[in-house]
Amino acid sequence: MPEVRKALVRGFNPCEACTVRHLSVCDALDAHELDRLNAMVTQNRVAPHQMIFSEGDPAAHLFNVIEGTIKIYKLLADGRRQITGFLFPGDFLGIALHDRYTYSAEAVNAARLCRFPRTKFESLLREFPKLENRLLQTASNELAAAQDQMMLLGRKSAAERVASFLVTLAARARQRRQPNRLIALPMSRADIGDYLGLTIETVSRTFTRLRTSGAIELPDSHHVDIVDRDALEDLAGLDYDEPPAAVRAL
Amino acid sequence: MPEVRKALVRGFNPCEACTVRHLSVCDALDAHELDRLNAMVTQNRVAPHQMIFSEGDPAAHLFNVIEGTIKIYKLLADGRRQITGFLFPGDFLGIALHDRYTYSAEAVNAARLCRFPRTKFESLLREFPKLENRLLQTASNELAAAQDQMMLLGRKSAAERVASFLVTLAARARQRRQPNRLIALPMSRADIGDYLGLTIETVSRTFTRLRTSGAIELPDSHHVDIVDRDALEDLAGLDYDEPPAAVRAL
DNA sequence: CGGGACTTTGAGCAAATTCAACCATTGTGG
DNA sequence: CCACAATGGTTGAATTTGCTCAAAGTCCCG
Repeated sequence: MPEVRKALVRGFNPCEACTVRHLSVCDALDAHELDRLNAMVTQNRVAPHQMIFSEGDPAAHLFNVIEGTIKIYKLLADGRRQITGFLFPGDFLGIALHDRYTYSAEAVNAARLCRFPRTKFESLLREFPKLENRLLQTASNELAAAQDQMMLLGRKSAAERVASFLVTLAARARQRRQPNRLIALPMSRADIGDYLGLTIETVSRTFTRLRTSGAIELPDSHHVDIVDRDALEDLAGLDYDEPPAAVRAL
Repeated sequence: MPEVRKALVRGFNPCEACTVRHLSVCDALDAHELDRLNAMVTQNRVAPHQMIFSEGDPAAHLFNVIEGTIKIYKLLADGRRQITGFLFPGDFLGIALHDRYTYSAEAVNAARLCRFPRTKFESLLREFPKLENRLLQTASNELAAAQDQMMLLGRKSAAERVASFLVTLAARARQRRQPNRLIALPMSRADIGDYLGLTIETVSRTFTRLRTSGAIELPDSHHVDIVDRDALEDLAGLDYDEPPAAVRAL
């Protein structure tokens, strides 16, 4: 039983060497607790466009993104699609603790994932309240992000949506101490459209308009250079809660 | 110290008599644990349109809805509003565990709330993992609902949005074993519009069209009689995950 | 170098919004 | 108790934003 040995013999724990642990829920655990997590994890490589799971599948596993980009989405019967989120390294996939997945997950580009059996992970949650607390924290953040996205989808114009998208990606990059002027867009225009509630064509036109206005450069279709961050943030329609700089309306 | 006495002398606990406990997070606690909760709660009445808290306020309290309807929403600088949810008896308000509220909460009609100081509640969470687990469960459900709403806002037509709204309200009523044909709409057309990402006028026109088509009756502007539930559910654009009856496309 | 997928651009169209007027209900003060 | 103002809701006409349909351009990979 190699799994048992892994749990007993300390010092052989890939989780400890994990490059994105500081970004992930695993960070809530100490070295010994990580052993327990490590005993149930399998690493997983997925190719671009490969499905990770589909809406309606039995929710057998939870995941942590190690590398690459994942999209999660829901479909209507006639094929209309809403992407509800993009996941990046460190992000947790499958918080929804239901018996079946309520959305589909697919790799945008080549990605690596840690995979946890759901039942085992849930028993670990019961055992380590600080892990559960961390997960609640994560869920709480996602809920706030979901509300921002509802505002975007329900009330913002196409230009505001695209600007918000870019500003959010840039903020995420900054958070990870990555360059935040030249932003990578691993996803297609169709993906961006389905995330922002727009068509491919409108996304494309809006990018062009932002370029023409001087707010961004488009070195190629999968990179955006944010030339004028202030202009972009203005356009993004500052939410009441996060005033970007000094100014705050009202 | 009456608070201490309340915690020690059993039998004087309003939480135990709470009529909506079975619907709320409090249900995770047993009688003795309820005493602890009861020691930190204050009941609260709010008048129609009264603010409970505003986006950006220090998040001093968490709430449980006992009676009435609450709306939570976000604003843009120019006044555009997105209502991200309506809360009914038993619903928990303030899951977002941040230092400041990231949205505003306002009473739709006369309502009663239980109010918990946030820091005390959080220490109770640490003490009672099953309460924390229940909260995680709740957050998980809200996340799933938020994703449904993103689909609605990003990809559904006006008719589909209104139909979805009514179907969801009816499902909620059924869940609470209330009549699910005659649905009460305590909120205004403006509220419905800001929830569905539509204007007042479009909401009104869509109601009229649904009435003309025979799917609903409108005894008055705050009640909907669901005459043809199947038609409404068809229109709602069945999500992939919850097939309403037998049929499931593809 | 060629083919397919993705992206951009253009023209016309449709759904929902905006602007405006009217109607209904309610509550208030004369 | 009634008149009337105020609020909220409905309906209509014109406008606008983003969508659909169509075609051309670009990039990547074999």
